[in-house]
Amino acid sequence: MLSKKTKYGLKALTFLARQEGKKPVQISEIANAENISQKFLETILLSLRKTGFLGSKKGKGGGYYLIKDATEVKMADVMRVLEGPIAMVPCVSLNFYEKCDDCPDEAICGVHKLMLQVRDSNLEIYRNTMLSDLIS
Amino acid sequence: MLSKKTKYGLKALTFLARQEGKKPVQISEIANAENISQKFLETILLSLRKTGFLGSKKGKGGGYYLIKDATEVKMADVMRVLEGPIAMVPCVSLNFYEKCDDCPDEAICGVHKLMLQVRDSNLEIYRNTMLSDLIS
DNA sequence: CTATTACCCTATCAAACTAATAGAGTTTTC
DNA sequence: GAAAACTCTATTAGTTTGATAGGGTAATAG
Repeated sequence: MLSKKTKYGLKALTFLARQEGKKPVQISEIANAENISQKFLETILLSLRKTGFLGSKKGKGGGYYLIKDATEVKMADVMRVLEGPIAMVPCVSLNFYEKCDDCPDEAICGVHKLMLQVRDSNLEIYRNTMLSDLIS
Repeated sequence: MLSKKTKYGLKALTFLARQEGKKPVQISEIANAENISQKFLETILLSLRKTGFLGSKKGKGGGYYLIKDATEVKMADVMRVLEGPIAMVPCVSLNFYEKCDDCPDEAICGVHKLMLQVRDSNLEIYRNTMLSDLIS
């Protein structure tokens, strides 16, 4: 299940990607437009800023804006920040690999085998989809 | 993240699929072999029996066994029982569709667009992978 | 320069879910 | 008829999620 955090984060990013210029957009404007709790959105945008996707400007006329062009924002990177590892199981994760403590041999494990396929296909989607692809 | 329930359920199914005949296997044997809490496994096997994947035999020499041949057990069906909907978001679910209460128009929603792709590719995997494919 | 705007941070909290455990009950077979 | 093994209900600790509250800090316009 996709977390609300990820859902809201993606919605905010697409909202910003749809903006004309690079003018900062206020949190409240995004929250209203996308029906998101403003306070919750704050923490999400903050994490997107800290991870280099967004910039922010304080004071009157401030807000958040995309740092890179939407065509250069890979969904794989966004998903890792918002949702965490793309793999459904740590033993098939590229960036967060961890051995299962119960499983004696990954080569034999059926779960491993299946989840490896799932990871590969999802990764391909997330790597080939840019933020710009999400706006109609 | 894959739940332990699903993980254990898949492991139990592959364990049963590896058996020679159709002889019932005791819960305790599966639990020991796969390092699973026996009581927890009980509830999982029970749900797999109720959904038609497993049969059980009581009394001495009893246990669980696969009802169908492993080549006929589609992972899509197994996953739906163990993990729930395959879609990461209800608005792209085939069997559990639900409209997002916040989203005014799915055709415009970027999340919808992305998750549709993910669902399609995952569904293809789960539909084309049989239980027999998971045993090496 | 100062008031306003808007970001930034910490803490808290209820609800839901997960994983595991306990214990008793029931059916079947030898 | 007793043992073996499945079946069921209830409980619980722990974690995560989503949301809220409230104040603090920085920057900008006028």
